[in-house]
Amino acid sequence: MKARYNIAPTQPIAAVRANENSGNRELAIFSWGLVPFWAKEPSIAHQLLNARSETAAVKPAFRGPMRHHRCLIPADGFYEWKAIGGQKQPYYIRRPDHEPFYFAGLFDHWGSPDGSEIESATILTTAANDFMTPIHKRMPVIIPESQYDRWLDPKVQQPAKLADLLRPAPEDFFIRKPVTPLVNSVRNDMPECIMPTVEPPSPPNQLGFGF
DNA sequence: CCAGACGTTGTT
DNA sequence: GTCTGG
DNA sequence: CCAGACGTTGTT
DNA sequence: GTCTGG
Repeated sequence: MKARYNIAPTQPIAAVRANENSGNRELAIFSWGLVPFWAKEPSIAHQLLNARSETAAVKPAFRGPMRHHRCLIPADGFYEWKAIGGQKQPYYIRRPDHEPFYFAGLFDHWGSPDGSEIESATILTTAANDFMTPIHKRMPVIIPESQYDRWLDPKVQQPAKLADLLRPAPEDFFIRKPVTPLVNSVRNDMPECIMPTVEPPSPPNQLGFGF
């Protein structure tokens, strides 16, 4: 299996879920961007790349999956773009020790009238912690190892029993590195995408030009 | 009742 | 500006 | 998320 | 399928 450096929405992602019969953990491949079972068109996936953890339990697209279709999506890093003026600077965010971690995810199963099927997933987000705030106002929810079982447990269905997991990661969980804008194009899926570049200049802090 | 949406991020 | 595709 | 398209008629 | 808006 080839390593990926730039996974785009609608592309395949690996995940762990509880088998619906045995309850045992199993590997699944989902396309990124949720296609709810009731969707008329799979193109809705583009609007459902992320789910706000604060409201997922009551949103039509996420309510069912939040109760019955939770998963863990492994990664060893992700990108966020920092807006600097009109520009966007991409950052690669990973653990200091390069170890992988798991996003909190939701999945669903969609069947079209013509018989084709899509298994898809979305990533829950929460407020940025102090570490992430300079880059972005939101961040993905990370599930710690001690909580994998609870997050995947199909018997746990009440939102209140999961709310304590939907928190920003600890401040020292991640480090970040500015990276090349190569990552801006989904055509560029290569190791260079995660190679650190020089820190970009700080945005000007002088105000009052009166535009 | 039926029709239409069902979402997030970021920017102004 | 907004939508679609990857 | 960003990049790239954004359209029709007619022909293969 | 379920909720919201009219």
